[in-house]
Amino acid sequence: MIKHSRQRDCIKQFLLTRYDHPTAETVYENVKKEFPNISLGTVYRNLSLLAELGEIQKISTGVGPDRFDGNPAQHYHFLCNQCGRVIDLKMEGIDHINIIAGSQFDGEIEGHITYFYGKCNNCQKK
Amino acid sequence: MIKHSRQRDCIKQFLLTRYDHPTAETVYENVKKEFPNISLGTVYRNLSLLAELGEIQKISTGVGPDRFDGNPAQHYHFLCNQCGRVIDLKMEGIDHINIIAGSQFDGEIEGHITYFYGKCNNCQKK
DNA sequence: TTTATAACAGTAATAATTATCATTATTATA
DNA sequence: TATAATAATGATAATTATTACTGTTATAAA
Repeated sequence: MIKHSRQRDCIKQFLLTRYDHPTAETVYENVKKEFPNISLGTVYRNLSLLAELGEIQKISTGVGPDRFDGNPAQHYHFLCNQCGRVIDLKMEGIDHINIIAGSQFDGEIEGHITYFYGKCNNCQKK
Repeated sequence: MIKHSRQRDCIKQFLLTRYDHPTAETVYENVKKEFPNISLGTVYRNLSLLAELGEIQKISTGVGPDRFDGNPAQHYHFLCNQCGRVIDLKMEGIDHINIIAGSQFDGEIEGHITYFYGKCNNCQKK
């Protein structure tokens, strides 16, 4: 049975104000403003729980620590190789790739994880 | 300037015999048979170097440690949510998703990382 | 209210990986 | 072929990111 927690509310609320996909550490720094005694473990625990519940998304790029997205709806991300920024992409769905992948595969394909990489607008200018 | 090393040869050679995408730890255990004194750091260093040189691939799924693939050619992987196995997929390329992603994006999309997940043949049976 | 327990803060432990450094192996050069 | 320069090594320490433990507190049910 899952009990309500003010810390968890605050973590989720914070994520809804951010579009830069903060790390657990960043969430911790910010939630501290409202809960000065909150511990990093609590942040990790709640981020994992919220992700499990499907209320937020965990993004593991393999570069640096995991990042979190307050928007639980399926969408894609772009990772800038230069500045490391993670940016939401506005694009049509590509679930058809599951069919392509499944056509010569014996198991069951339930979904895919995809992120795009390259140089973001900002880094391109420089 | 890059110097030849027998340890690096052995690591690369080992990866060419395996199709299960071993972890650095597994590479270490096996290369030890030929180089009993090799250290885990040497394995990590060479795996990173080989991946940079494009001779092997590093696979970061976000679940457990990184895995390595002796086949440097672009192809896709399936991750079984049940047993954790990483399996090579035989499928046509899907580079067209880069175009889809780029159509409403300002930066430059150089590529994508994609892996599929679900249940493998073996786990489905059980 | 009282009670049961999920969640907490604080802290220790773990897992995976990277860095440091004195020694050794490799390669270029005399 | 001997010597010199330095990349790579083995051993180990350090770091990063995350999870686990534990006694206390907050939440919600009885």
